[in-house]
Amino acid sequence: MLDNYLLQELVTFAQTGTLAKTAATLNVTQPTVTRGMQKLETDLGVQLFDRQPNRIRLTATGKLAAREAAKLLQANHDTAIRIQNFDRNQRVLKVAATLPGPMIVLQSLKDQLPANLQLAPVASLPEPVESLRNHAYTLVFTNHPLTATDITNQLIGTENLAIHLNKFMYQANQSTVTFADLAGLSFVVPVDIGPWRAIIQDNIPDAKFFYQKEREALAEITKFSDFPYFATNVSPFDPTLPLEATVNDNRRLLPISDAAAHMSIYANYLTAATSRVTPVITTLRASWPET
Amino acid sequence: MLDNYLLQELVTFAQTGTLAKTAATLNVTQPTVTRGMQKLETDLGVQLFDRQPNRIRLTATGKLAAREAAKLLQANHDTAIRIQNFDRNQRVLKVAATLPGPMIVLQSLKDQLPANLQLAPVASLPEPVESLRNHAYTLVFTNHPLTATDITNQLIGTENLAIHLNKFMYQANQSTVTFADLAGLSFVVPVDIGPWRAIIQDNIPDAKFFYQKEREALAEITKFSDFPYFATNVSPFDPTLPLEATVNDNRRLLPISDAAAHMSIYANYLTAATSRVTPVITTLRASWPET
DNA sequence: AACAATTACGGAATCCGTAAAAATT
DNA sequence: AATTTTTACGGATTCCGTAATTGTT
Repeated sequence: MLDNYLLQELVTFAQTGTLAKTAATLNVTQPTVTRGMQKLETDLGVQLFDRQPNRIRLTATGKLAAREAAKLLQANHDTAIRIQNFDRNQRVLKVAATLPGPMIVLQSLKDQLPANLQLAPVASLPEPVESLRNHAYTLVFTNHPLTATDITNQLIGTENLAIHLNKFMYQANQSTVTFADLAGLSFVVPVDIGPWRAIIQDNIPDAKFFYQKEREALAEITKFSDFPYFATNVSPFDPTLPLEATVNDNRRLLPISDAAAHMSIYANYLTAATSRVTPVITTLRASWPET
Repeated sequence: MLDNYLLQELVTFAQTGTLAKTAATLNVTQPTVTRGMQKLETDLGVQLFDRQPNRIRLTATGKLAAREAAKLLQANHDTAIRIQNFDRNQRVLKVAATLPGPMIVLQSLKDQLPANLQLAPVASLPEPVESLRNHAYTLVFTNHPLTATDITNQLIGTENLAIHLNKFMYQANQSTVTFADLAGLSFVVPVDIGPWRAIIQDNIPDAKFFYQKEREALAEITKFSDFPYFATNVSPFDPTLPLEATVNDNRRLLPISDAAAHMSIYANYLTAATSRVTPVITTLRASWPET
């Protein structure tokens, strides 16, 4: 077995180039590193270094060993994190999504859901499959089902894009609009909207988008300007109110009719976690606003 | 970092179920295992065991941890082997194949090839891609190119199947035969012929095959019987002799005309090893018998 | 002279085995 | 009574740091 602390020294040596710098980086003394690399060579039964009185370099085998060692250390670290995540998720059920819609609905249903539910604040999850396998999250919502043999998907419902337009704009004079109708306009948009970002950028010709990180600042901007802004059937969402009640300014809310403005929302989870996520999915589907 | 010897104890415990058997399996004493598992728990900051005075069991987290630990240990071991293989293959160039043909040709060219060349005796290599990545072999011959981004393929030539038939059989009365002509016959065949085995089994109707492990015993059987037996343009192969010179019995050698009786032979190697394998491939192609 | 690697020696930390205790089947 | 786990204590191994040596730039 290759000891981890020796692998760590080898990886650091490959980065720094000298035993002295390796020792300084790892907060040990040079003799420790000298002995360590000698031991690693005897453990492997392989020459990892070309030695000259004042210089030491990796052989071809040594360079390979350093790359492989880095992988092993990474795997070891990832495993520790994975075990700790799994243990935590035995007690709390962490939920994330690649787009904000499902999280907003869940937030509004908080009191109907298990108390150990934890909603991730981030909307755009970079590696949804890995975050399930690492047990970083137990339940992940996406707009496309995650395809893997160890993952189960369930369709939750659809999210439909709409636009708040100043009621005196000529485009507002209809019951629905298309992306083409919005050509050339400028919009204020939250940054973390996941795949919606690409959709509006790719489908609205010659548009300008002002991305705003703070949701409150965005509300301010829309309140004191005439910029159009987007909404969906779930955002903002309060199941006790009709959708129009959220329109409190001099804008009209118009659904967007293009096919690209409608998204299917899927729940994804490790098949092994089925029994734990089912109640959450059931209540979410029961309250999903199909408008 | 998770120490390997603790992971080993955890894996063994998951297999044996008690600390006592774990200790016996690993040739240590029980207190060692007790302390080890306690240390692993504190290192991870996670409860791996449910403890009762006389019984100790894995928690759900513990079971996961044991599975993950087994993977880490396997990866560690594989890495050590890989490094040792790489180091060895800096000096010798090991060659293997999934079928015997190319190895036979290489054997006959031995004196024209680098002295550090080592030919594997086995004809059917179970995991050719992995054996390249593990540096178990530097050069692998197959009848289909191995497709991977880190692997390069080169077409060497074709291997064509033929059959030695008793000259008084009615099928021998033609210049070539088809698989259908051989229907119902019985054949003596070496066991390690790789993909040829499936080809003759799938293409010759109602045939019987007697598989023989020892090549010498097979030669004896064919010598003192009238069983038909297979050959190819490379097997047996001596570049200084015409193919007919190998026919020393009362049989005729007939090529098989079916498309399935012709195989393309490919050389596969890690792209990083190109310069090392090129001379071997060059000489092999130069002497490949295109009959 | 300064730097890099190695060796020698003593101390510190860790790990292990023996012995004993506690509790269950 | 036999097993299993845990704790306590002492020994042994391993690992590390300081100091000194060698050789190069």
